[in-house]
Amino acid sequence: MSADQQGLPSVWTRPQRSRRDQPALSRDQIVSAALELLDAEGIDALSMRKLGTRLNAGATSMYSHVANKDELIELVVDEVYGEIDLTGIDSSTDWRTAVTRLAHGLRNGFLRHPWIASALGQVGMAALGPNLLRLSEALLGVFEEAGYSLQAAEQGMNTVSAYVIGVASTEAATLALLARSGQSQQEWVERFWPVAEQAVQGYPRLRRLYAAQREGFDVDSTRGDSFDEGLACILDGLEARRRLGDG
Amino acid sequence: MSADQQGLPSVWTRPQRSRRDQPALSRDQIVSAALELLDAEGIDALSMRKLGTRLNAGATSMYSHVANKDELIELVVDEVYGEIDLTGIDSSTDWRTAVTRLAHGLRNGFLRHPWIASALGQVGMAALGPNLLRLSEALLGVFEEAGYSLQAAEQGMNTVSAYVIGVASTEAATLALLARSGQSQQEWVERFWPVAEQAVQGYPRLRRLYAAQREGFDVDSTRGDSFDEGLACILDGLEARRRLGDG
DNA sequence: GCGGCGACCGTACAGTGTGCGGAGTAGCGA
DNA sequence: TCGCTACTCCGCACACTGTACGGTCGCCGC
Repeated sequence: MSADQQGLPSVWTRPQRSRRDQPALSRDQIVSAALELLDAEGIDALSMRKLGTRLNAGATSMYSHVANKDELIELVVDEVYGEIDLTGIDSSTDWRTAVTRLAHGLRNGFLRHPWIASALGQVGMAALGPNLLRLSEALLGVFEEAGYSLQAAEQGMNTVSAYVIGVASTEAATLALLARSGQSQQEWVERFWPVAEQAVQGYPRLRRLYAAQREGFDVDSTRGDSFDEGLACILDGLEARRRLGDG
Repeated sequence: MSADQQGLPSVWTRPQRSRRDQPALSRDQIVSAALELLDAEGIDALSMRKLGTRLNAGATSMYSHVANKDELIELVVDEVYGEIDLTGIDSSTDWRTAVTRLAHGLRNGFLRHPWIASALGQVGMAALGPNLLRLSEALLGVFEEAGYSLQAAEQGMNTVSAYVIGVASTEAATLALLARSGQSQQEWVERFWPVAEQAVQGYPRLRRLYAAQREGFDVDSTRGDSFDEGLACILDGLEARRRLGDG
């Protein structure tokens, strides 16, 4: 008596479908599926099992294409750097507008993918992803063509990118927190503000600051202005230094 | 026949020790134990169970003092902010040296506790910890007493802290990566550099940069100089803006 | 044809955060 | 002095994690 007559899976009843009727897994597919999952549900929801089912694959099937979960995250982070538009950044554009445009690109990338704030800490900036390299090269180029020495260009790049990463990862972390809480921005602000006002008692300057911010309340625009203001301030400092180097 | 005669735990054989022979758990104890654990073994090693055993407590005993693991991390992060020395920051000190000193304090705190790079993303800056508030108030104060308006002071605080957080969390992430790998800094550099050199082919400016850095190699001092240079650049920009506001 | 290689997957293991209910104790009002 | 309540602490359980391991199977070079 054969096994399939007992309803058990056997060589005969088994589907026998080829490995080829599903398109084979590829690194790019894995990375972009992970990116979708991260955007949709945040970093806590990224598990190898969930990623597997999303790809019609087993839980451990990704490990032939990717060494670790950490390595996967590195790849996805670099993918975000890859989204930044570098076209139209050449020697004809004024260096300040070029740097500003790159800075905005980086910041917008972070805001589009707020989970990146959590990912950055796990990965380190030492990741030599091709897209990050491309971005660095472009930024260096902008400074050099504006007349900065290579060392000064590096200094400028480091300063600007540190600033942008500081601002953007902070904003992204807040955004991610908000998304995790499941509340709308409106609800969150309404719940957050009284707490903040309470906490700020006993710190006179912070209290004045909060009081001043209650009126004249336009989150997005003022945030953007503040970012540009800080960036402009850095660029001013850099420009003064270049003139110093020239003289 | 009673249970203890069968070797089972019972009322009679049970140790019966009072809850008081171990000093009771407290929030501060938990936080400082977590800090020790994080410093010793990094963020991946921080689990509630390990923390419990370190405190001679059960796995879930901390939950009466702390809501979440996330909340615990918020508390520990604020503890790090609390380590920053604010003494000697008053109206008599020049604002630039005051800001610089605070910036160094923050950066050193991050470098002392490299796991913080991972923790920051999970927490968001919206954490209204008392120590962060104290630090913000102090920084605001420095700017205000230097003659900045409240809005300008906020702008200055945001710009400087974004820069410092960007630099320091990047450095800290690298440090944490290094610690996790278990290698010495020397080993790591030796293993990392050829890879970087390889990766940098095809990016002429980056290649020149790496070539230039191979000679004149003094990691710590140049890093510190670069940090101060960027900071000074920001302060220059801010100062120019203040003059503008005055005129 | 066939041997090896590499992609894919099922299973398993050690570990995670934390909800729940029970136990024991301190403090407090009567 | 006696309850009663509130609170701290803990053992257990549950769902879920990353990933090591070994097996199976299609494909490619010999």
